Amino acid sequence: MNVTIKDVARLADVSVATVSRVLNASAPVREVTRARVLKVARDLRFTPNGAARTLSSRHARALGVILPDLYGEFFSELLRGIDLEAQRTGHSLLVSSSHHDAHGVSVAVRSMRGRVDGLLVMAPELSPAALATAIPDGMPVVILNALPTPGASASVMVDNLAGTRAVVHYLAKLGHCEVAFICGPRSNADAAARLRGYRTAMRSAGLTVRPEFVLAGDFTEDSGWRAARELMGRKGKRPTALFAANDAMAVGALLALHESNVDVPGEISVVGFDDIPIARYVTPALTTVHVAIDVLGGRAAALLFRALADPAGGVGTHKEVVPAELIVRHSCGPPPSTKTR
Amino acid sequence: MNVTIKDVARLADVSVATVSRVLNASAPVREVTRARVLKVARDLRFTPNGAARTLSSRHARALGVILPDLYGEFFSELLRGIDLEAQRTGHSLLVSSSHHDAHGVSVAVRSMRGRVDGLLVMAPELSPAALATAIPDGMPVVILNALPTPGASASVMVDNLAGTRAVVHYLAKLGHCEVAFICGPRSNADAAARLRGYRTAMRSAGLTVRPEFVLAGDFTEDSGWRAARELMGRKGKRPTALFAANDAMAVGALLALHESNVDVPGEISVVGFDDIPIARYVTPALTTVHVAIDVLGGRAAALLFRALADPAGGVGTHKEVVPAELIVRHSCGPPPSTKTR
DNA sequence: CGCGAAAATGTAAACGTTTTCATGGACGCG
DNA sequence: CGCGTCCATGAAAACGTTTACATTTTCGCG
Repeated sequence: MNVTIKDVARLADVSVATVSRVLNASAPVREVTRARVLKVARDLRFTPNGAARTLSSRHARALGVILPDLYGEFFSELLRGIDLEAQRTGHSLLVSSSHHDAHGVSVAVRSMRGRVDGLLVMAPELSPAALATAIPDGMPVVILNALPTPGASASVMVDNLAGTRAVVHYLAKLGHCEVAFICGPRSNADAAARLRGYRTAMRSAGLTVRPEFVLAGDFTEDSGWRAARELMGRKGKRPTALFAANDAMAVGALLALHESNVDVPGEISVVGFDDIPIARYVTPALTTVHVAIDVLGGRAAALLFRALADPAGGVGTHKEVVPAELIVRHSCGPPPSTKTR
Repeated sequence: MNVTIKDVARLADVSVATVSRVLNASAPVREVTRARVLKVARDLRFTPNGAARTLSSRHARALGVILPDLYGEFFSELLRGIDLEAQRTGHSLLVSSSHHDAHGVSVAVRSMRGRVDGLLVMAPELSPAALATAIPDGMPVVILNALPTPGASASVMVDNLAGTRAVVHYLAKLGHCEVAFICGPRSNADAAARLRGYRTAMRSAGLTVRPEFVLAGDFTEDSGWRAARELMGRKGKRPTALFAANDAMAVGALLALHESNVDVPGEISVVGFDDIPIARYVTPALTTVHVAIDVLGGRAAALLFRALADPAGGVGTHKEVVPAELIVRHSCGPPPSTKTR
């Protein structure tokens, strides 16, 4: 059996209460006693049992993080941002991923009850209603990148509209009229918002959205590659610019274009979304929309801490939007002039 | 207050023991009782308290993961592999990162006591001795990518030697004599092994390693960029190939070379190590050493489960090596012939 | 119909902390 | 010197489960 607080108490010749007080500095203890307890604890290499502590004190100093996936730089950045913020206040992270459906999320959430103080949930494929049924009653929850959800204490999302608008207007200003778009997964909230933003911005820029220029994708490099590949294989008219709903797909598209000997940005301009670390290292460096993904995670964690500190504070869910800003690199240029062909 | 097992017991008119048995299927219960309990539990939206469960049953169904960092695709892949394996057996992950020194690791480990069943520790910058003092007595621990550590039940590491050897021999076969190397962080075990592997392989290929061709780096894209930049800025002799100790640095170097208008692989060949997902999407696609990082994580988790199932089984730490295999893409070619200059 | 075994259920003791409440002692003050 | 306060400490009750053990019920069989 492992060494417990009782062992420390016995050897230091005090009660367990005193040991607890010394270890948590929760009440004054005579200096001489304190020193004695500390010495015994160190000698015994005593480490308090987290479960017991949580059970008794009713807080876990841990945050639950529920993610749909863990693949790619987006999630690693997000997690990093959350972790950074959590660590500042001495919290750990209980991570659970690959939850795409309501049931999976529900199971994950249930497994965390009693182990975490609050929840950070990213479930872009779930409807607010479905999400609402999955989250437990008493626990503070912050929703990431999804529509405001009943029952959640806060939500934080990326300003997808502003980001897409910036991209389309930038392309329009360069002279592009035919801007193709690679969508994210159907049913993903971010993907939907970006598609909507694209359409709206196109219209407001006086450009027409051709249905054949709206391509399917699923946020993976491979789907971006396939979309670009298909576009290049077509007979008819080609777009002069290609806007991918995230960077991973833009990177895939870049590869496909390179393989097809299509010059970027000479023949076609490419834009992504997210600004993952690798974006600046592809050739040509990817023009994209910068989203501080780590900040997004950090803000979400901070909001959760606020909800934790002030239980039942601020009825109605607080909503926060993190900005999305165009970063111009080298993957865009003016459209090839028709004359010179 | 949240609903507890007692509430369920009272409403279903049974003892808490029966409720527990129904919920865990730990003992036979009459079907009619079972149904009644289940119904009440569902109606009340009862979720067992994890801390209490852990405390009482002495297992947490969770694994602790200690990482030095969370930046970049390496860690996200590793975590993904671990998570996948953990999920298969219904375990959660308690993640804690940014622990570079012994003290940090020690604190992280302590905070996990009583919350996890075992530990997965990656601390490539710590000496085995330092690591040994940080890990707790009774708990199974698997060490990732570090020298075998006393006290650990197992360790799994990448076959850095085989990987580096394959690269150097491949380059030698292409005709390269002047192969530069970008190191990883001093004090990182993987980095050290790769540097050693490079030196050994060079010698065994009959090539000489020039001190001025061994460049400092720290595994970040930026350090790779700087190293390549510096190399190109120099007066004297230039290497015909550049071997980076990881992909992130290789990617950075690629960018620097591109910016300096140095043709890859025409003028210089570039090789990386790790085969992170992005490696195939840079231009030119990066020739590198494939390490199934997710598999590495998965194997580590599997070893931990084995140690968990069979406590004190197999004295002496089990050691496993995951293979590293050369992947030829497009960033290498024969050295530029001196004549044509 | 009664007996005994087996199956179902209940009781209560862990599990290792924190925390409330009680207690004893030191000390300042009149 | 006596009284009240405050400080340090201890005893014991939570916290919400699981589980060992005890008890009751069921049921087959003679």
